[in-house]
Amino acid sequence: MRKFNDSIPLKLLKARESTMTFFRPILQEAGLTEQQWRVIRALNEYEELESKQLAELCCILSPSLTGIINRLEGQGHLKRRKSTEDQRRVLISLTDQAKLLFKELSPRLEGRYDLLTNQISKEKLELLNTLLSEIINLEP
Amino acid sequence: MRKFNDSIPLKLLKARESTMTFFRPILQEAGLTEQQWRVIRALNEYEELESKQLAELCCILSPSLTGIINRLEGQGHLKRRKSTEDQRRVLISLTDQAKLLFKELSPRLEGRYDLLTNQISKEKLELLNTLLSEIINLEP
DNA sequence: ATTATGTCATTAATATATTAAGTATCTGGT
DNA sequence: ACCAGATACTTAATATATTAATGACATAAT
Repeated sequence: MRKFNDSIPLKLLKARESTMTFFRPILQEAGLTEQQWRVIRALNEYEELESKQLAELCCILSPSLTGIINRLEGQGHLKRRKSTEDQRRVLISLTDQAKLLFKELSPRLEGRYDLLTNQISKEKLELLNTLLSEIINLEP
Repeated sequence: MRKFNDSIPLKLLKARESTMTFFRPILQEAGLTEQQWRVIRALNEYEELESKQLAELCCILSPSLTGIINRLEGQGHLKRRKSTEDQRRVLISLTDQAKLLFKELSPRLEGRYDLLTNQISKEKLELLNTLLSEIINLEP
């Protein structure tokens, strides 16, 4: 029978953990969790997003995101406003403070990403990227 | 600059989430969390393990594992005993009840695994497996 | 034997994950 | 205008993740 360590979900978990060791120290030094950084990173690219879109992009479920947004808002990193057309929707964007933080951290993290890329080779990483995209599109 | 969605750690997370949709319903029906199943699955293969070994195999940090073990023990799925040589170590093994549960769930989960394998193809999955192994061995 | 140091498991504190339930708002059909 | 159903977000309850600190035991060197 298939062995414990041959499980793809487990290997995806371990691989992710392995890659995060490249970035975790920088985020930790900045006082940010992985999830908080994903949110900041997404908002930096999309300017303003609804909570639901943010959840989808960051792969964070809505209930978790509510807390993350609360804490980031409390730290002055982002601001909420209600959509004028649809009062149910919450629109979220970065403060200037968070944009500045992003500019500071981003190059250092990109440096680590380059290190990661070089250690496994650009070709293999692109191949991995392609395979992961296919996995992501699967449905039972 | 590299886009948000091109992040390998994020794609590994999304890919794992995608694969878990194949198995989650079965585990949920059985009243087990993903982590609890990882622990049961590892113990089924290795008979008896120290807490530390279990943590390493299942990719679960010790403090989390303590709680998981407590709950599984409370449900009668596993038993603890202290090592006689080294009183610090805790040895953990499955109860007969858990072994039975494993026998019931295992074939159904393997069926889902086959479905997953066929959807992406055996070749691609093996290639992915190889790439993930390389990632797992990386260190900054 | 004693001390210093290290290791293993657990506890503590906070953040996030997960499922279910709740609230407010919107939308379509009547 | 009204109402049933859908949607967006939040709250609640429990489980797990993460880092730091603790307590019990082990080991090596003095």
